[in-house]
Amino acid sequence: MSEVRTRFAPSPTGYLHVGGLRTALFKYLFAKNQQGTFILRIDDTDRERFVEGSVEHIFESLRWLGLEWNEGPEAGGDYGPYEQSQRFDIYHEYTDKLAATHALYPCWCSAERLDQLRKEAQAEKRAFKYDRYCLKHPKDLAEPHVMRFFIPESPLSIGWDDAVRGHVEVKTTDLDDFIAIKSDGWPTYHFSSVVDDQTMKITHVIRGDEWVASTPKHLLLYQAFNWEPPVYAHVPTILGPDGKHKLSKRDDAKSAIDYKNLGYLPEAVINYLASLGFNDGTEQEIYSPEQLTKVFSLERISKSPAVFDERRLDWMNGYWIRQFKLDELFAKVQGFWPAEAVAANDDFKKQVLGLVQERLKYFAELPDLTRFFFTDLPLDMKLVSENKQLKKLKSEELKDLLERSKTTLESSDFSVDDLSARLNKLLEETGQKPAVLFSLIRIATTSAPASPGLADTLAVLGKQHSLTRIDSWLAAF
RNA sequence: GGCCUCAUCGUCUAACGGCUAGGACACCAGGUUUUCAUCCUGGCAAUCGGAGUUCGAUUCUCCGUGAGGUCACCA
Repeated sequence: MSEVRTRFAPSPTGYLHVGGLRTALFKYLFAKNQQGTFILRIDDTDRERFVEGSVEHIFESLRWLGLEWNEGPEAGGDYGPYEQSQRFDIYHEYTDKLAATHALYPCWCSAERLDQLRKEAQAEKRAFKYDRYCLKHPKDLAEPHVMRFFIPESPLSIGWDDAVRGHVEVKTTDLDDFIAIKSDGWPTYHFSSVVDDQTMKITHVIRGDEWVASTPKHLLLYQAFNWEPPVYAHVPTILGPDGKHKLSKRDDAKSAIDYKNLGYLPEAVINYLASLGFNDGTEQEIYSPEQLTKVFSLERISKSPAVFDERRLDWMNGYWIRQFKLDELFAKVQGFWPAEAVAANDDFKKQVLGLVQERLKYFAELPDLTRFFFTDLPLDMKLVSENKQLKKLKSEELKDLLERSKTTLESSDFSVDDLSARLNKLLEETGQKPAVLFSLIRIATTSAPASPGLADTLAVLGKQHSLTRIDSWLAAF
């Protein structure tokens, strides 16, 4: 039996968007499900597109989500180096092998000539295929040249059993003599990934949909080397809100780090990402990362693309937030409190957090939800004049009600029980509906458009703050 | 355009060829002593179209339509 080995091989050309992240997640889940090895490799042969800091960004993203790699940069392993930029000699060893069998041949064609051929192909409404001019007209090897892969006449067609899409087959005559080695001596993706996957003993190549068209080329490469190809699994794309195009920056596709900074939980992000294109056939919606690794299988990845719906992510994140014990949650929200809370002590903040836990979709909402606990908000008469219950009452009536509320509260010890009891009594005495009386007191003590339950809020706010705020409103009427 | 692929509620998805096409998000209504939220109850809402195979098709076949991917010295 051979151990399952999957790899995530991003190129450091920018940030890691959610599509790439989900592909990484699937590779991770599959490896873990099979007690296999999850490998990180950095595909950095394209020096021109290299973006400073993106390697660190990749590390941070994977680690935040808990997708620790067993082999790769900073983790080590027996099949390194794990950066393609460090593997030049390895590629050349294999280039020489293939060149010796004429599976690779040099090509000196200029960009201009190739452009011309492409234009012709387009005009004749067919796919571009290199015409093998240099095969018949070789030049000096000292001249700058690329190495092309010679697509053989046989087999006539080549196919594979894709773990998610089933059997896929294409005619080799539709294939182009692709460039395997660039003129700068570095391999293209097709060549380097095949060599790396083979030498790193990758058993399952799980990757995005955009690679199915080049899989036949990779298969031919394996054949030329006389190597056994891995199992392929092509994962569908994640679409933007329009449901038509790949999720992109324009749809404010966020990176993992963006979600981290907004206060999303890695558990929820993983749960959501996995639900995009995978389910285990049951009606369960919530899965911990551990549960996911138990139930995951490539066969149950869906074939069709999924639209990224942030509202569902928000629901899931809120769900996960509600599952935590207060102390655990408190530790997680460090750094998200409003600026006004700097002086507040932990006990007080914990009480506040307890009141808003079930209202939080992500931690970045914390300041707006809790600011009034830490500072006096400006009086906004609109809160009263636009309240559908209170706007019916005259200013004097409101003032009178608030006076009586103040008197009631002054005699309370401000425990939740005592507050509830006194507030209920006041309801009877005034003959007011809770919708009127409680709204008034709530607005007068918080100056916020929304807040947690009245007695709870008052208890946490404390007697002194509550009463002075009522005084301010009294003066304003 | 060539090649490859895909197609169930607005969205994520379930359904050995066989129940009234199920669940979740969102939305709407009601309930839990105010608001927001949670929670509970109910509601709205889908098999792209056409043939064929079959006693029976969301499921299998073909055609059409729509959509996506790819056709780089980028991955």
